[in-house]
Amino acid sequence: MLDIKVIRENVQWAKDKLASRGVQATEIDEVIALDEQRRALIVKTEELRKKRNTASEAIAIAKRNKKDATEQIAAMKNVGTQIKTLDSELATVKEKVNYILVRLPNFPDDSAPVGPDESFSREERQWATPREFDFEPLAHWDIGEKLGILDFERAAKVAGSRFVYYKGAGARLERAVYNFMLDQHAQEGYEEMITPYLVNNESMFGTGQFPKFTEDVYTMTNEGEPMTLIPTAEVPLTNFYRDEILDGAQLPIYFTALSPAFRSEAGSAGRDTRGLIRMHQFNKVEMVKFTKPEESFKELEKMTADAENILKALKLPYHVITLATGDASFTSAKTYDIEVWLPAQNTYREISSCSDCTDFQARRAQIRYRDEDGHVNLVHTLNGSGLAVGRTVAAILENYQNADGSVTIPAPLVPYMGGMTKIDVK
RNA sequence: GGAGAGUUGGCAGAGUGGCAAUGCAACGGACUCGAAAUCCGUCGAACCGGCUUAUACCGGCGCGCAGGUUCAAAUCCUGUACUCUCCUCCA
Repeated sequence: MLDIKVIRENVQWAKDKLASRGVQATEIDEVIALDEQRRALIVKTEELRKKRNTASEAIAIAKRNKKDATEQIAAMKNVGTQIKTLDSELATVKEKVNYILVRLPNFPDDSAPVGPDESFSREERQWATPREFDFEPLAHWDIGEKLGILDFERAAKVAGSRFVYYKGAGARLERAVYNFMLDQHAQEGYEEMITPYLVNNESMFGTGQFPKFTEDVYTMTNEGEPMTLIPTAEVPLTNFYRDEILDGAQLPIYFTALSPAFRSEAGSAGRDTRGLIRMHQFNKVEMVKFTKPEESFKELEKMTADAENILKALKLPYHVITLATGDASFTSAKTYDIEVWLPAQNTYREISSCSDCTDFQARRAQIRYRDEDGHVNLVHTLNGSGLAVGRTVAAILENYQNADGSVTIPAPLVPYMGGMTKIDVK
């Protein structure tokens, strides 16, 4: 959520910033007009409340002195109702302000390329050259099925499309990959967490998925209480400190967690229908940081590097791009996407997305810290995948495939595979 | 699932309708070479608004949350969340 004061005091700036994210200027005018109404009503009610407080005190004194206060009480009789009327008006206006405010995206950072879609994104760097194959590389779903380690058909029978069974060495590989990632991040100072996989609406609001993106997730009911299957561990990790004031000396705080991520993929029918790329349920190792405002962009660079280190260790070619203003997520001020090379698709595909959400989520979730002077400020929150596990497995299968159909296990994963160096055709 | 108790400041803790006690901690000062102890003083988070160069000043709000009753609610009424104890069940 944006700070209405910032919008109010920098109207044109706010309009320009948000225009690059597809927000109409009229929406800003509207929210400012409503905010003015809101403040005018606050002044009115507060004047009445002050009047009531003064009168109440006089009545209390009169009663204490056993004097008659009937007249004063009668005089105050309708003040209470006036306050109530104004209060309900105020509540309505507040709701209107909020309706717009909670649906406005974060201000993009100046360093993000301006543009409406991914064609405006900027490549920052490339790492490693894609391998030259002396045979036609197979897609990971074909490799997985030939090796008997991925079963999409039975998953479709049991659950539906966009689900998968990992079998045998495949399941072991998935587990090896996320254990390796968690161990790496633990060494980089992230505290490992296991989180709830179902969260309440307040949490979904706190990280910015709700109220705008309800159709992207699976929601169910527990005794009438709506619960959502997490679309990313960012939700439970960031909401960990919701409604809390942290000690500034503890910052920055780093968390990491493996979790399944559940996504309805509404509107993506026909895209990536095969393989592990786009699933309703997939594992992801997530990184989340809470930082002081002045440190968040520096921490974004570090977090992106932490994600890149996994790919470097696994020797998977990738490049890093900065998303264009119109392409970045709702909550993000700046996002780096890391895309891994998939030989069979002959292209880079997203495997991580690292975002600095500045104070946008912190304001929604009310996550603050007390600095050395005792002042309370909003923290900055960051999140990034480190990495999407299923897509990493897909990248390993494709980049490490051999002419005989086998797949070599990347060296750092061998200990996690119980010494296995290769997955052979059975 | 059943029964009971609780939720007030950074912490402890009083308060059954009329300005939210008190203690500890914290902060400022005195004493001291310095510190501790002692003494004096300040301090009710966070939030919102007004006036602002301002973190100054003024006001509102504020006793888990949301409603209600009342001239007036921490206090009375209704609903609700969470925590704890006991019983029951359970991986």
